[in-house]
Amino acid sequence: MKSPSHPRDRGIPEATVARLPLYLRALHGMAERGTATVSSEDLAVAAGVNSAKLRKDLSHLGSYGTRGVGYDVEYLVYQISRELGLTQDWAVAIVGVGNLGRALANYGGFVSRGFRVAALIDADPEVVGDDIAGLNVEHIDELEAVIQRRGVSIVVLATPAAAAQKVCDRVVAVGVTSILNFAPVVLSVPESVDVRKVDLSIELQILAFHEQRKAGGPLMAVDSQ
Amino acid sequence: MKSPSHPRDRGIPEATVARLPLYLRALHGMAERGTATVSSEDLAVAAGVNSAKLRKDLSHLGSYGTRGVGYDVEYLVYQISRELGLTQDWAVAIVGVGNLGRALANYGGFVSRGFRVAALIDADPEVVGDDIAGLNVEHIDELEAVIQRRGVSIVVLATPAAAAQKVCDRVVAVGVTSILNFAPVVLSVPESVDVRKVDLSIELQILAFHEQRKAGGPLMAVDSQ
DNA sequence: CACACTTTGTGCGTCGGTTCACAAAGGGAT
DNA sequence: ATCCCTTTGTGAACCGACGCACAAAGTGTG
Repeated sequence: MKSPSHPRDRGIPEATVARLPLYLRALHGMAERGTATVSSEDLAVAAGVNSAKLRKDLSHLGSYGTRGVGYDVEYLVYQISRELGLTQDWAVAIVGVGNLGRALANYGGFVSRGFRVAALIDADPEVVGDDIAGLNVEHIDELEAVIQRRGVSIVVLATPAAAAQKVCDRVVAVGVTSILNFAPVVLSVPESVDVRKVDLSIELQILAFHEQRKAGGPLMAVDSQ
Repeated sequence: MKSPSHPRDRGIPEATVARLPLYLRALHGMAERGTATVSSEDLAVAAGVNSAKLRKDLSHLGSYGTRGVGYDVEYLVYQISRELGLTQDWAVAIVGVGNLGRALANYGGFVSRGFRVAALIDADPEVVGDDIAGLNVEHIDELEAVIQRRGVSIVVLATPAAAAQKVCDRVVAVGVTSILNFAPVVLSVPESVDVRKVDLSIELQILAFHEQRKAGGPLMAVDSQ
């Protein structure tokens, strides 16, 4: 029932999208090392996945490999970059310049891909006006103006939990539809808005769960010593 | 291989484990607000999930609800905490005290659950000896000694990418089996070791992908109508 | 040109997770 | 005690993702 004729189907599985950055990173490393061509097997190892999965993932973007040879590193980097939208440059605003916001502002990993930190915004008058990573911290009152003036399309929320929803509502109101949320709250947004959350304490709790099982699970019933 | 007889089956689905911290956070908020009892519907909304999913998740830990009434908040907090292993206290070491490591050391969210930052470790002599968040930064040479002396069981890697694998190997060698990795590399570890990774730039790339589709998709696509 | 070898792209069985929908179970009122 | 209302716990259908295994497609050699 679907249009099977389309060679480059836009319906890329979410799981695949989440892995493309991984492949991209591995490919960049190979390109730097001068590798011209790579097999799915080698790339899969470098990215830490199964080679069949990798081939299936890449097949979603098109037929960019050569049977008997492998993938052209340079070309694949370009194709994945294009698919992820990294050929354009994305203006990112970081709201909340506490410890985490500061760290993010200085984080090189953002810039290295197509991302540019275009604004730092905070509510604390103590911080507003400071220079961090070569950027002037602006006041939260200017939020809407700054976002529009700088063409910000992705907002990183690094505010305290209590402020996150309010800031979120405001950035959504000015038309931002992509948010990376570090605040430990469930944001409520219209369906058209994408929110990804990173919660450091959740990651630790998941580790703790498995660690506990390893320690007490297999044969040791009770650790009541 | 399975033990189907156990009433409290330890085989909790991974997806469920990942959501338990979410429920726990919501429940803590409710407990603070004095709510004694909560329905799956209300809790689901607070945690941002579907209520059927929530009930199924909770059913994996046992039958802790009362039909017609809901769940006792206090009791559920205890049960989930116990299941996640948060009733004990976990000593965490942060290796790599750059911008990110510093932010993590100061992050309140760790301590608020059962986690305690027990050590900060870095290789840079410029940083070693500094006091950060009330902790003395120790030299990487002391890595093994510190981990064992402080009973560290979870290590957070916030080193540069180039150093991550080497540090990882060393902490695994001293018996650490839970690692939270912020370095943008694929760590190779024995199967018995749990690694969770947080990659900020990957999150942004996923957002960019969807943002690009939103921008270019609906309007630019060939549409007959 | 034919044959051997390599590696991609994918059909298909399988599995884990999500959601629906409902029977079972409890509370409260009369 | 009986009836009605609420809410849990779960059977079962559905859906997406994973990975095996192989045909298809390319390279290279004699």
